[in-house]
Amino acid sequence: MAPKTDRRHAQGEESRARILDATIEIASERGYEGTTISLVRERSGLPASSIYWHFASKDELFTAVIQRSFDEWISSMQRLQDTTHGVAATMRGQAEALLASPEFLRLGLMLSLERRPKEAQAKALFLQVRAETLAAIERVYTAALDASCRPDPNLARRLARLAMATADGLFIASQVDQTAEQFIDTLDLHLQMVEALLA
Amino acid sequence: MAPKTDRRHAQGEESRARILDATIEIASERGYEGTTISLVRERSGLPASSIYWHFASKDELFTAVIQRSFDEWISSMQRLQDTTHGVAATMRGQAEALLASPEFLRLGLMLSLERRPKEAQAKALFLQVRAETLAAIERVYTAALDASCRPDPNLARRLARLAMATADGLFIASQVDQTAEQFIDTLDLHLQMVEALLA
DNA sequence: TTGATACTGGAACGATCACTACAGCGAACC
DNA sequence: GGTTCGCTGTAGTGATCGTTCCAGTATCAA
Repeated sequence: MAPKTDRRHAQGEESRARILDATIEIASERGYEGTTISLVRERSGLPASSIYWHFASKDELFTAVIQRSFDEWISSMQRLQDTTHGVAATMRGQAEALLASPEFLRLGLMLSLERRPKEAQAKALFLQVRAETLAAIERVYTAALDASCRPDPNLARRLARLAMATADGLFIASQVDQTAEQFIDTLDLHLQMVEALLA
Repeated sequence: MAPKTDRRHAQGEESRARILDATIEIASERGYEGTTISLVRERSGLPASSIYWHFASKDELFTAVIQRSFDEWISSMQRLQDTTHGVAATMRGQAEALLASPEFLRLGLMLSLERRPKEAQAKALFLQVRAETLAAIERVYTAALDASCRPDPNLARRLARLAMATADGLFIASQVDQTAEQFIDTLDLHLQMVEALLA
């Protein structure tokens, strides 16, 4: 770690952050190909040479963007898991966090839908955070099913898949309609149905 | 309508179809910006001038692609609605149709997630087919709720939103994992929960 | 046969793409 | 005070983008 008293390093870190901020904003609006270095240069206010000083290529820039969001997401998920609320409250909390800064999931879903041979790193990184999220949801349901009866050994996994798919779909709808309200309302309907199933 | 005996027109129609086929294939893999005229030229085997003879611009080409898939989707939806099966069977049939030719939803969801000011026509067309689909699902649920009790006047709409979001999310998961199996299996879990709610 | 119509082929157009070479600058170290 | 280091600013590179131009070819009506 560079010393924080060094103004050169501090300046560099701030520039790096500004480039990443600009990139994820543009990328969540326009996708991989639609994100040009020229646009990043405009929005970050830094010249192309600075972008290429911090990141070797456009691919590496995208990977760094996903990596940063990845770290933030993981820590926010751990924060929510530490405080043991109910299943529904946890899900609702995650949903609100998603809507508060939607750029990550937005970009991630776009990368997921694309099938281009390139940008394998960034996409793989996003798919990893998805896999970990799915496992975490499954653990929550496994614990909840232990408390009640447990008829189907695969039920927790199936419920986790359903929950993630529902969240993804509702997220897309919320981004299209620009309303967070229906996301929460419809998610509640899903959670209500899950509770009915568990009982 | 041009006479079908005219070989010139027949040739033109076939070229047009080949261009549209190539475009939706590439677009569902790479998105709007990732779809280049050069790629369409390669995959369709027709020169750029032919593409521009049939379509005035790239935007118009995309609009035509969505329009054609739109028409196919609408007719397939009407076909499924004419034969009055149960709700679950209808949903399952739609899901299988979706997986059989996933390019349309794939491209549509990508356009939905993008927020670029351009390509407004193509995106608007896709959002229209989504709105009509949502309305159709709502009608199905309204009819089903009439048969049983009806506690909440908005329940049919909420159920329709949940169903479409679930289908979207499961579709994305199926495209990522390359498995149609889990799509159907998890959709069944959703349908089972809906049936439990209605009873 | 003639002339119009419906395309196709190839060679460009200017603009923009990702990316780079390199000089210049202020701060930090000796 | 001179040198090094971290980063910025300018001005490009060749490649590829969407698009156009126009001559050429095949098929039609007359």
